[in-house]
Amino acid sequence: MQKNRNNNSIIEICPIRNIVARLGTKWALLVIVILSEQEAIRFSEMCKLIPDISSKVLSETLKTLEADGLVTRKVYPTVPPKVEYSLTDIGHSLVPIIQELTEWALKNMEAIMNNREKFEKTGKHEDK
Amino acid sequence: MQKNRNNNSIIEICPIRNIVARLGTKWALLVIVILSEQEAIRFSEMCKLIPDISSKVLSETLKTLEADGLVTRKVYPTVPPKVEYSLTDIGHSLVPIIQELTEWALKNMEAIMNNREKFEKTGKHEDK
DNA sequence: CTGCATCCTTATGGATACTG
DNA sequence: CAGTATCCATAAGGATGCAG
Repeated sequence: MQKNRNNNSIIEICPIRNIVARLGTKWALLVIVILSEQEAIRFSEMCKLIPDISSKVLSETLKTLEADGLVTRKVYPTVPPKVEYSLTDIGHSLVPIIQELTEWALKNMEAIMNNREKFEKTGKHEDK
Repeated sequence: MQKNRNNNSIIEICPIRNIVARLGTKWALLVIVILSEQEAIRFSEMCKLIPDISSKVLSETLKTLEADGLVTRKVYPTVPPKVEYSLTDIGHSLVPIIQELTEWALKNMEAIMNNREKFEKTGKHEDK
């Protein structure tokens, strides 16, 4: 955290940074995309769809998205418990932008990868 | 980094994640936006425009963007040295998407902030 | 089934000082 | 001027176990 520069910092008043900081976490966008593809999905289903994620990290991701109001969490007080997640309207409104970003990524990925390789080869970037 | 799961992981084959991982760093998008607003800009100018960033982090950010081919670095072999940074075509092509993301953020920021506050207060999700 | 409690490793960012 | 070199603090992510 910054110390006592709570108003002048360009980054603090920058809304985009605030948003991207959340969406830039490792799994957030993927979770949103998965949620956008179905009405609702259970926690365990999501775990299966993303094999590499631990339940701890998944629940953290979902909780953050829920806190931001992008995701809804619905609990069915059954035994065993059943919890369904779905996108809110705000969450849905983000999907097209993610799609554009995905298209951009797909379109430019090859060039980017080539560039990275070339860049690293020239020794400009350190490798340890 | 992952260990030896270089093919099965959904996240590894996900191009979007790869991209967002870079753009999601603290200053990357801001740097791109600043670069998009001028033809070229010197390192020291950039430092002044982002008072909170250290030169180390700025140069790291720029180096990563350069490695990806989003930013060009042009060195003038003068004394003292002069280095100018500017966006490449690929870099420019990303700007509209960033703008959309910014608009989305501005539009939904209030709702998001309200939700966060409410969420933190209740400790859990809100009551309807 | 859901997901928190722990503990741990690593990546990111920052402060400061110092060169070509 | 344009960075690097260190050293350090913190946060993100992951592994495992257990509880409601």
